[in-house]
Amino acid sequence: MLIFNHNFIRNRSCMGKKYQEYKQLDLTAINKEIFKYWEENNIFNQSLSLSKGSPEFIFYEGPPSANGQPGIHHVMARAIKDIFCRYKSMKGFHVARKAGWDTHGLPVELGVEKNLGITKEDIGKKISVDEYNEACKAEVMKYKDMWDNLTKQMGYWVDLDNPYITFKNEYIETLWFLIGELYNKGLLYKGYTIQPFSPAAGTGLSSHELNMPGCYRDVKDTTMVAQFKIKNSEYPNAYFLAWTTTPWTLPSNTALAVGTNIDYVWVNTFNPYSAEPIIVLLGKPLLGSFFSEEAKDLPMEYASGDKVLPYRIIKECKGKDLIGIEYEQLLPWVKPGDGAFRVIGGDFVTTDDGTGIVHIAPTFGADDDRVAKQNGVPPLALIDNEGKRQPMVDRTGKFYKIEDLDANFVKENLNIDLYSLFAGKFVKNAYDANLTEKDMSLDVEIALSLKQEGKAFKIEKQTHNYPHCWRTDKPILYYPLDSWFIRTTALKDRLIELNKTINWKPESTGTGRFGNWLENLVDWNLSRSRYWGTPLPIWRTEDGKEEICISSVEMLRNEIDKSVVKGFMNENKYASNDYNSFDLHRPYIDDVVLVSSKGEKMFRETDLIDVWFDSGAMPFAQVHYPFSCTKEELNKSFPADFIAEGVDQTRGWFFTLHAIATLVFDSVAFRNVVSNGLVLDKNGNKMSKRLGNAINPFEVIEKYGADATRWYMVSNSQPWENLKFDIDGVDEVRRKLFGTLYNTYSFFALYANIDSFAFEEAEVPFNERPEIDRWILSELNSLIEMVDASYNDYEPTKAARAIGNFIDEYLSNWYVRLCRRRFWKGEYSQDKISAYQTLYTCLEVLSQLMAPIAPFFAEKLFLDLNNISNKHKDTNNNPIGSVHFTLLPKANHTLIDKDLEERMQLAQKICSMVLSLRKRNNLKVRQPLQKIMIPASSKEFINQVEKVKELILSEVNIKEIEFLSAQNNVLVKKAKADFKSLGPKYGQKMKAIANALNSFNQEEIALIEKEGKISIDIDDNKIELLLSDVEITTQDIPGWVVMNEGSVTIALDTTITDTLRKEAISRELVNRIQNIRKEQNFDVIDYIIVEIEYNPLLEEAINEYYNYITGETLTKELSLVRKNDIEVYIGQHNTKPISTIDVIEGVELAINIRKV
RNA sequence: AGUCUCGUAGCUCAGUUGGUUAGAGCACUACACUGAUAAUGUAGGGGUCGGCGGUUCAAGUCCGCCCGAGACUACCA
Repeated sequence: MLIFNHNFIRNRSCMGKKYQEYKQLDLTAINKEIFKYWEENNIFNQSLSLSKGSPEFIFYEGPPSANGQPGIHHVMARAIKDIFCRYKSMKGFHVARKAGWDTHGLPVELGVEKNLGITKEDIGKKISVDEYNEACKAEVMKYKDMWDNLTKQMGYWVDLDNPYITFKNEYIETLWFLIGELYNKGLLYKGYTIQPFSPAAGTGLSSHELNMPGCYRDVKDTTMVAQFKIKNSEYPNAYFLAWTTTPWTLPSNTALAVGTNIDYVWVNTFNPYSAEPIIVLLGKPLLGSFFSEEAKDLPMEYASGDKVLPYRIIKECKGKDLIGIEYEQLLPWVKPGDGAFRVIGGDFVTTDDGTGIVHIAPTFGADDDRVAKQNGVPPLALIDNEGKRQPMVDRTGKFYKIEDLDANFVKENLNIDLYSLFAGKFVKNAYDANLTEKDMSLDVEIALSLKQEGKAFKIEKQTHNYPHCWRTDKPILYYPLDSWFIRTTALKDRLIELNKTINWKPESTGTGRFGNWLENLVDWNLSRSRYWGTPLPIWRTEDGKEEICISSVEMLRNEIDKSVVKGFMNENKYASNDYNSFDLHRPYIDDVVLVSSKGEKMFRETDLIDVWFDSGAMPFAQVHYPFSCTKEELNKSFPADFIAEGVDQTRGWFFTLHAIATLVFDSVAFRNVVSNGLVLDKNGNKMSKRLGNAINPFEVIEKYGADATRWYMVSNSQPWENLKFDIDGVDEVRRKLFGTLYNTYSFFALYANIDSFAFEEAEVPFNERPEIDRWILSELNSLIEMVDASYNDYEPTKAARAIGNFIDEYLSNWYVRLCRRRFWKGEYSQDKISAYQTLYTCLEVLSQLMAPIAPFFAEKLFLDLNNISNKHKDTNNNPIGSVHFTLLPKANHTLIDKDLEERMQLAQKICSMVLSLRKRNNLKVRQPLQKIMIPASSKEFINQVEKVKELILSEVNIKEIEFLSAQNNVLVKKAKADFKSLGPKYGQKMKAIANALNSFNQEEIALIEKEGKISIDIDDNKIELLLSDVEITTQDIPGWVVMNEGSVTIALDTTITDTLRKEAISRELVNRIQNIRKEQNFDVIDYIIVEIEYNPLLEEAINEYYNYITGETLTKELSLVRKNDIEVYIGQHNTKPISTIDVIEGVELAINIRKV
């Protein structure tokens, strides 16, 4: 019996540390282990201190509000931020990352009110403002711990220990400084805007409050079409028709708006109520809503009460022809001043409903106000007895009483006879405690009054959608309210100019959404009538003639001192330098009364500042500029290199950052910005608690780990596109990406430990490494280049996909698959070392490339490798503590060989085609075959294939490749037009040429191949085609099994000779023995003894391939015996052999395998 | 209503300056492979590229209109 001596166990002396091996992949466990490691070793802080002194990469954290729970979309947003900060850190930058909390604003107030069971009215009554504010401070940090947990668990590195907090006095002081700067530049002013206002609640409402569910309701109101008499018309009795759903605004009308491109008609007809003959003007498309078609031919006779209104169109014109025409005031109660009562153009005018002519009351409509201001039309204003300009309706929702108005104004501008009939009446019955919905409304009264005068063309009840106050359930009014504005429009051009220097991802957000927003910029309304926020630091005398803008605590202190001296205040509560000793919030700040230069009292304007100003000011306020930080110091953290936030922040944080930086510092606030999209559920619906489709981020991270979650989010779609979050996708990432990489590492660790490979040997020179090593290293370096460029371009999705593709397609399914034997066969030779080094390098580089996206797994992989090899050392020569301390490897261009990459792709393609042919012809890969033939169109092609020939042959178990020259006349070829080269040349004749080429016979193809050109007839024209205009492919090789793919054709020799058959049997045998080894849980290095039941065919195979079989299976003794003997053996020993195998078709043979 | 984004296989997504068999993964079915094995390969089915019109020799790709989803802004007389 032959004893095969196998040299598997190496006697290498270095049996030191081992690469860690794992039973299975557990991402959550890795997550937790690395998290603990980071915490215990202060890895984040270390990474910051290690990079100290390096160039700064400036990042701003957009502050979240911790009064709501974090959702899965926050994981998305924070992953984006983290990825680029980690990346830049690995590019050698120092990346400070200060967390922040947005603490002011309405949601906080609402949360507090809900918790305490109070409403705004109760503030100052049931609860002191003081207590209320304390409750706000607590409320706003309600979920801070949860946020901190999520931040840490998902691996977002940000300094949570020293966050900026917007309610701190220092923070507010910087805001005051900025407001002061704006004030001094003349960019702050007081004006009014039309805002939703609830007379019942006596307060303005935000659009947020208006969008709360149930606020918009269908209500039935009296609507009317009023007639506005045209002045100086060629027709005596001509009127504009304008529709309104709020007749109570008609006394405040000061203009009519038309659409410049809308067609209008002048119509001869009658007033339906008075039967007076009139001419009316309205939009042509709306003619049908007032007149029936047949009425245009009826005699021009009409009596009040008749059903059909006869009419004649007398002329048509465009809206722009009407602009400037004056009309008589409809209800001449109040004189508005010059410029009123004429037609203006309005871009919002439609012909969807109404008359195509819009009644404009600038005091009660936002559009109205805007268009009136643009056209110099005055609003209809009253002067109250305090001398202030007011709309006709007071804050309780009623027309002003005459006694509440300025006496002079009444005398000069008010028609007392007309107005007194309506003075003091509420514009909606809901506001008047004495009225019900059944009572006649003011709308009806006005409509009837106009009807009497013959100025109503149509009065009817109509149902329409109208907003209601969510607190009182009563209708809201649009109402002019005092506001402070920042004159952003003054620097509009500069804002646009600076925006062009910002790199937006995606670009369209910057040019489109944000760019358009800037083009249509309006002044920034800063005022909010609330309690919990940054107070507006402006004090005014009661007459508004003197004012002061406080821009620092010190300035406040000094002004209070003056006031104390004057006796307006008893003490200075802001006297101390200790910022913890006072509070700049309401109500304390409201107690401050200052003294004007003329010695009068000045009171604070009660408004708060828009919370967006808080967050937009964070570049300055987070460093308490200029009080704790000089301009030079500020410049180290301003402007930001990078910010990222949801696309919904375009007009929020992105704008306010940009606006404040531009207005105050004439600078951008950020150079690069990624605006990420929404996270939707897997069906594309918005996630909400209400729908119950919200995904709990903690559960996802607990189950799949942060890495898989992050990787899924980043690789699935571009950050700025909406993500349809499907939990199965996370699992797929776990299996496909991390599972594959884990397998690859496990494979490496298994054999590296056996061989004690610790990367101690010098690197095998690149040109001494085999083709396959040079190939994967070439691909690896291409990958480095690609990934680096993608990260640098803020394209994390491209980076993630490229890495994933490399791991799966190149490393696992080609490199490792083809190289397996090199790791477990043979001596510890240069080839083997080369294999180890190559695979090690791939794994290590991958850990670095993926570190920004999958920080935990990458850390684990890196440490597992580096702790053995110590390739990356710290200053004490110990293994470096983290992959996040390393610099991203640079692509080595000398290692990139595009020819090599190309021919390996060719090899993969050929293998895939051969396997496909085998499959189709039912030929197992274990059955060796003699030959494949490949038609070769060029020398280059042959050269390329020759270099990867061995790989192909062993992979598909074939003995040889034969190239067929193009001239070979066995080949059946096919010609096809090259559209790209022929198209531009022949244009319209393309189709005919393509058809002609398709029907080329073998002779014609041979001719063009030989001559390099051919003439054909197309539509009686001779056309000369060049070989380069034609694609020629091999279609068939008669007598062979053939496959085509693109330009490559493969033919397979399917003959199975006796020798091939025997070899197949030996391979089958090896396969069975290996399976049994595994089933019996033998170690990979155990030697065995094999006994198999005798069979003549098997004997032949074994005789011929004895060395091969025993070598592959670590068999010391292989013998064929009588079946009996095996059974006898089994009886004697208590081992558990596998009883039968079927290496030859239809024959089952007994077998016994045991360890030596 | 305006601005912007998106619409490609059952699902998630690629698709170069327009160039002729529209790709990949998942899922499904069948078969294979098995010292990486809860992995992998091969094959198959599955597409009016949202719709209509236009430009062009040629459109998933460019233009216009429409439909659908979403975001933001504004809000309708």
